[in-house]
Amino acid sequence: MLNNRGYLSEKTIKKVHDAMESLNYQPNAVARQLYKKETKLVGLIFPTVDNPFFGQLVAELEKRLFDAGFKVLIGNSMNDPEKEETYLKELISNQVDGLIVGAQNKDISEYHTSNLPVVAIDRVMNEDIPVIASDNYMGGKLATELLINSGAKHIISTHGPINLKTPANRRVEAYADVMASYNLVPHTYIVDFSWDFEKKRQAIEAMFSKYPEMDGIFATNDMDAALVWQTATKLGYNIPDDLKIVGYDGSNITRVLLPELTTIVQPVELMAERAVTTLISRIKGDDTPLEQIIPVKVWRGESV
Amino acid sequence: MLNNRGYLSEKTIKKVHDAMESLNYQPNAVARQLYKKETKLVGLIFPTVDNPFFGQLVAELEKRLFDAGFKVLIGNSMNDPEKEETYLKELISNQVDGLIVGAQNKDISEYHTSNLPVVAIDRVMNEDIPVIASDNYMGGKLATELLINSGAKHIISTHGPINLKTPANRRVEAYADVMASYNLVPHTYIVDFSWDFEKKRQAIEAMFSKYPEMDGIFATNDMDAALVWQTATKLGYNIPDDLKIVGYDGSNITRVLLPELTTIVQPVELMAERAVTTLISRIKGDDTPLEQIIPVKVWRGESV
DNA sequence: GTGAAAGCGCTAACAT
DNA sequence: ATGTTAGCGCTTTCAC
Repeated sequence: MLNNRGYLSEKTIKKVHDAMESLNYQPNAVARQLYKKETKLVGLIFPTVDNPFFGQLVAELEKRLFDAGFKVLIGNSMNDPEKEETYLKELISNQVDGLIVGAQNKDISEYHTSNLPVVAIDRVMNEDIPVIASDNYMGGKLATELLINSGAKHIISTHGPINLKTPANRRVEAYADVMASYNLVPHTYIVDFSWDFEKKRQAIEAMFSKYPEMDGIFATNDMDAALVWQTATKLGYNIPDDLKIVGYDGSNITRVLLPELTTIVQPVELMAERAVTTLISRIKGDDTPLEQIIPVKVWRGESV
Repeated sequence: MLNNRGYLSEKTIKKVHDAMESLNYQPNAVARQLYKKETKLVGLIFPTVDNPFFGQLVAELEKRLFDAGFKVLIGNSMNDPEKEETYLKELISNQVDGLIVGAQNKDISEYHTSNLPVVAIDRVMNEDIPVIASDNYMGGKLATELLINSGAKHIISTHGPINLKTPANRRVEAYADVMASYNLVPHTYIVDFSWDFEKKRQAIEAMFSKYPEMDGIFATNDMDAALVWQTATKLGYNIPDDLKIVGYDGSNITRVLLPELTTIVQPVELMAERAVTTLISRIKGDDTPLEQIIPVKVWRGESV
């Protein structure tokens, strides 16, 4: 009818608008999408939104995408490669204009074969997919130095599965480098992100028996750090006197619920901002940097 | 070509499948949606996913919707009625098959006028929209009794804006009833969900000066309870000796990051499950109960 | 300046 | 049993 061409009497305009309201008309976005081959939809694939870090990240992404006129289709991969693949296929099938991925799974070929604009957060995908990450190496370095400078000598670093290609591995590299430079022996211990809390607790208890002389822990995320803290307290350790703990992530929720935890803060807002602008550039067809490293900060609690 | 009709030689089938793979073919869901007038999309409108309770709730909803064959379009309303309205319109325009709403805003007419299947969580919308809620009255009762039985007399109950029609108001009702039955004077204090942490902190500090004799607090959510705890500690209170605190929500994250907080646990999984099955019934056109109240549990920490 | 028609990719009904 | 066509609701192009 009228939407685009600019003539028409006011009376007609009003009439049509009234009709639109009374008939409760909403333009059918699906039909427009089909014709335009543009959905203004962005897919988000992350492990789960039930986590302080990913929850905040997704919230920040969603906010910025909304402001840029995109709606968000969400897929929680739950660390399940199959679910991730299903999501990916369905999102592609849904003709999303782009994808922001932070899931922690192994390689999935669809990311490579489809020529959909994709941005990865804290995950290496392939050569032409841009990655946004916090300065993991610096974070690992700061954390380890924090522990060493406050007197810890037997420091363990927890981390996810090593076969996963993620920039987060650089945290452990930095830890090992710093330990070596102080002539200390590095020890790493696996606490898989996908385990449930019970399994994590067991693994952490096992860590305490395996390393009885342990006096410092660099946990690769704050939830793990909290579990370590609780286990330590239960075993009679005093924090930070007997055991010093540094976490990683420093999301909003952690800083309110457990401000006592010293942790490395990932600049979530900035990462989200960069991810969105990078994705939009890609959608437009512009070139973007392939790697963007965002500086971290230290949150000083009382656990170190 | 072939997808539906069941004859064809195996060779042809293989050939087509190969072609599909080599051409990287994915059926266009948008076209199918246009024809079928069914998108297999469900919209979720919640304040924000950057919150332990809503994060977990959205994750649980998403999981169950995925299993039922639906994808999820998410909208974080951020307690902004305008944003909620925009989302609602866009989701309707996107032809979602249904909506699950837990946003905390005032009435929005579109919910009534469109005849889209809608389910509300912890929010009263209108007469024919089914509501899923935890047993807020029982939760308020349990919380208040917990505080009274451990010796508190001057108990304050924090809550959101009163003009909001939400079943959560029943927590305060129960609090008032229990207080009255013990001949204690009820006091309520507003801590708006939409305030940022800084503003909340200020409000809570003001509460401490307003009620110097306060020895018990029933906070309407765990984040607020944590802020109360911190403020109390800063002011020299000893928890639970000088001040007893009970929260509300008891989500996964809170129970890991702050297990010491005694709180009323909302059965998030069950609520999500009910919301999804109810929505699917509505989509099918079946009748559903208009109100489903799910029992709460007590998480015993050390704050009471 | 305004009306008519084609086509986005799919599915279902209709011919062959 | 297989090929053909109409149409979902929109936008754009092309006539008038």
